[in-house]
Amino acid sequence: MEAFKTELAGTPRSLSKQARRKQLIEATIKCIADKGLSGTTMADVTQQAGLSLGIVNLHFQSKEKLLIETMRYISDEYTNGLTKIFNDQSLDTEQKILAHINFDFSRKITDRNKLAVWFAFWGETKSRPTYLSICASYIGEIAKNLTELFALLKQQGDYEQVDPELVCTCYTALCDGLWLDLLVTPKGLNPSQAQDVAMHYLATQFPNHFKTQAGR
Amino acid sequence: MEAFKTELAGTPRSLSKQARRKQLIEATIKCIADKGLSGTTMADVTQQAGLSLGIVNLHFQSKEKLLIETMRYISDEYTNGLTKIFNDQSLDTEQKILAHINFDFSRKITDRNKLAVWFAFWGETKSRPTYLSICASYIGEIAKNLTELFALLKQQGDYEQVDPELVCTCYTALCDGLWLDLLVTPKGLNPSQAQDVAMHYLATQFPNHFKTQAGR
DNA sequence: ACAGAAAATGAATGGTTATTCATTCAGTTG
DNA sequence: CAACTGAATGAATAACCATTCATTTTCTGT
Repeated sequence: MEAFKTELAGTPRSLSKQARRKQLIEATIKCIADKGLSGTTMADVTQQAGLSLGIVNLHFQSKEKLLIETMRYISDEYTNGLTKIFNDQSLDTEQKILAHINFDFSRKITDRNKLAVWFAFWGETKSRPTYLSICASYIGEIAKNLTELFALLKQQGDYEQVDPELVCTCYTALCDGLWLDLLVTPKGLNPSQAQDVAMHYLATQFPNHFKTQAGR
Repeated sequence: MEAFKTELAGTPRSLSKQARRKQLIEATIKCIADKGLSGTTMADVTQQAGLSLGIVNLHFQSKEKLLIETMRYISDEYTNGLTKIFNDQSLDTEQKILAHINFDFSRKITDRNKLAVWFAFWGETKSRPTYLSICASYIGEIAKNLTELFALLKQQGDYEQVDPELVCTCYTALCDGLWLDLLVTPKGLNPSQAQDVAMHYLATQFPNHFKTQAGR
């Protein structure tokens, strides 16, 4: 930590400030998962972080802003991961789709604490324009990239009947629905099985590229 | 209303009481959609219903119980509709599946106010065992029925390669994910298009029974 | 029409929680 | 080391909100 300071010109303590914000956001995620969005208080968050009560307003001005930053943190983590995949020159079309499905059902992303946060915010989307606009900003971008990948695979694989846009909508909705399964029925599917289900759908569209897992 | 009273033995005002409870629950749905679960207060609900502040505690004892009854109301409406379809002797297997998909994307069910409530509660599932148990009670039952329908269609249609359980999981997750789409990106899909997407998946599994809509 | 019962009201209460800010603490600089 | 700067603390404050209950209104049976 000390070592980095000199690397940042001008703002000597800015890194530490970022780290503190991250610490508070991660405490917020834990609290939302444990107590729900409506049950999460400033006292809960600061206690979870092992810090004092006033610290949130010092770093985020208000609870509302902390929550917005928490949602942004989660959706940034997700979109940054996907962007890296979409832009990776070393991967071909098929590999990118495989990387997507691996990422979507990876431990880091399907952590139930984070899933709880996703759904908590989605549930409030209709009443909070700010949440909605955060969603809107990533949804369109991801859909564009996925649709393009499916269109490329259609060409390469000679899949006449495939409608890339439809497949993107269906696949995306399926992945979201599987996330819900992981959150609500943890005793049911595990992430790896959920991934198999998503793969099963891809196999229906691109049978020469993807195969349904034999063992289920 | 008056006419029904004599039909109910013993409890002269029970119908009126039921009606008031329903009125309050529907006001709660509107409030959750408008202000979010965390932003909904007793004052909001009673004002929305056009009644006085104390009325909720008179009929539901507490806010917590009102919320639980609201979730039960929504999930009962859903499961009762599906049960009627599953038990309808006049429908064959294919017709039951068609009836399911029609119901799942009907106006009554995809009302954005109600979708907002579904997701609001799902988002709190991890922290509230009561919500989770309400979910668990309907999820298993529906899955059982759907899986059976898919198994029947597999037999009847000679679909060797179909795994009914897998198809049920996939189809259910897809429908949930499409609901999310309808809630979060209302400018994107409309319910009828969402239904077409779900139908597209069924067509991949049972091509002799279901066809993807030509027009998209 | 009247008495009694049930339903509804909303001002008052008490508990909870976000926010403030005077004070303390830790790190940096000359 | 002393003066300075900004981060952190947490007691105090103020706003909010669920719940209570004495009172009023509405309905029912006679």
